[in-house]
Amino acid sequence: MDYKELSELIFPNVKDISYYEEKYPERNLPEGAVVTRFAPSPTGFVHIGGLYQALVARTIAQKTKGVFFLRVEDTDQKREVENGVTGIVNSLKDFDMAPDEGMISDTEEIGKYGPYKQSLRKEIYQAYAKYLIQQGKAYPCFCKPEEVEEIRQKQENAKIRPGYYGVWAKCRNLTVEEMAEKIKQGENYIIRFKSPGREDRKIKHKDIIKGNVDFPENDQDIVIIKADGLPTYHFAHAIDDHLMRTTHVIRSDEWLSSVPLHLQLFQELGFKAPKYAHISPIMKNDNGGKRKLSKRKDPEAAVEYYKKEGIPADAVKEYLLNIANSTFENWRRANPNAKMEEFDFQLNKMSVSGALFDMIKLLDIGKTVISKMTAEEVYEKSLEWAKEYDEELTEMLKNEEYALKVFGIERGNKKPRKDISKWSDVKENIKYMYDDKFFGEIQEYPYQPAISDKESIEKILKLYIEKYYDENDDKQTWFDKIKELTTEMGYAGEVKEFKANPGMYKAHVGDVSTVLRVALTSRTNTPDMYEIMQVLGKDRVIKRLENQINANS
RNA sequence: GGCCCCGUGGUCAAGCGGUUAAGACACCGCCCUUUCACGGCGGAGUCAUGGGUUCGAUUCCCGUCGGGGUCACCA
Repeated sequence: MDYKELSELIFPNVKDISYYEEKYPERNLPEGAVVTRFAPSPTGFVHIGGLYQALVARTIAQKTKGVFFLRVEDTDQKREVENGVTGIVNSLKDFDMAPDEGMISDTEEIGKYGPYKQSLRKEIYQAYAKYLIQQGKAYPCFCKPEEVEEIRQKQENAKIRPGYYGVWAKCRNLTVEEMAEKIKQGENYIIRFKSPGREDRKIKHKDIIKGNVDFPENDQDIVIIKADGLPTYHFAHAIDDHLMRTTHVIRSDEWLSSVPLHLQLFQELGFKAPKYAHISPIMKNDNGGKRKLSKRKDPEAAVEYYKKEGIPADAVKEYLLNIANSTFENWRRANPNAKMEEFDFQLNKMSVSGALFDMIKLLDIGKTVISKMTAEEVYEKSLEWAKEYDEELTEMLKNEEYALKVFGIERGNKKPRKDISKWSDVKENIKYMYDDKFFGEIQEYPYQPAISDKESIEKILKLYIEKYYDENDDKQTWFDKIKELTTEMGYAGEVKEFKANPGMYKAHVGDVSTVLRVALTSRTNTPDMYEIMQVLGKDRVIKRLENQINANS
């Protein structure tokens, strides 16, 4: 009995690895092209950190004319969630980040390097496990979980490094005959990697993001094939990223400490190792401490959240890109209208430590992104959002022609308004432009300062209707008339005059405008009032002003 | 606990031996504006700490402290 026969005994029906090596050849890509992947496990929803990784991976692949693919890591059946793959695929689509290759639905995929779902690659992993066994680089381990636990307990009590290694690796030194015998007896086993490493030796690793990192070599005989015949993450990673010809593994930095193992696996398998870029996680401030954004505690950890809130996908991406390369915002200021794909993204400029998630900044980016849109785009996107999340808003937007007018207020000029940061803001933002909402709301006079007595307010409104308002006035005339009204009331026609002569005037033109604005919109903060009045039209303007007069008396 | 990584204003961060230590968000003030917003101008605020090395350390070395990661038949 030798290793070869042992390998036959364990995996009698798998192909030779040469088959796979030929089936998945080196990719024919331009010089410098980078192949990256997003490799989540379908355990529910996509985490914002996952989206971040995917964005980075996709951006760098795109920049180098390489390939970005989606691989599903579903080797843990216990954690699997129904529709997990669909959720991932859809989330990427929501952010306009569909992969070049890989899974495109729960069951379909595109690309020649598949299957892209690990559970479908069982035979491939086994072929390579067999290959290792043949060379004596892997072996069956018959230890029961309780035994392994017992070993760990002993090690812990003796305060020595825990794990399955060296003298503690009981099965590593079984003879081939003993192994074969146990298998024939029907004993359960798993396959372990026979690590050639020594803990007292160091290996050097140069990570694209983290830089030079030294580790002790790996000496753990880790499990590569589990009892269910599926591989562990580490083994699958080595096989898949080799066979899929990944050049750059971009993943969360929780994997950094596994690098010695991974490098060793690539080495023993005879593969060329990929380059690694370990990304720092996005953190959250938690009572003074930092912690990773948690799916359980933080709603904003799930990418679904952004969709529900109506934060534009581009805003999320720009924010993330900004965390990735802080030079992004300088670039953005210099190129306000360029596509973000044109930004010269640098993997090695990424921060080494984890950034705290800043919702305020994200929303600020949202404002800017939306402010650059045309009325048509704003209409289209908010309607799309409303259809899914807000029935009332959908109803409001039914009249497209009117909605476009409303969204067109102070938009499309050089200094557009920035008062919508997310689609869920839209309703509050335009509500008062709809009569049923406007008159339906409880009208409270929210403005308390200079002009607050009912008589003055009533006088202003009446005068305005009777003497000054003309819907055909151009903006300058319109405003001049408000100034005239102000003067007639005995207030300061110019704000400067008001400020220059403290105590001389009770109010100024701004205060009068505010009275009109409140009557017209029931709020003190609105876009340009002239434009609002144009959109409202004469009848509705007068009706609203009269309504205020009546409410007053 | 072992191993590994990190520590510049409230937050994200440029910087990599000599800088008035960029910029963005947030904050404050002023200007512009009919108000708010936008925009413009200005302001406050930072190199965790103690030792070295050096003519000179935010930058280099060591310790301390603080934060994070990892030590599964989970990924």
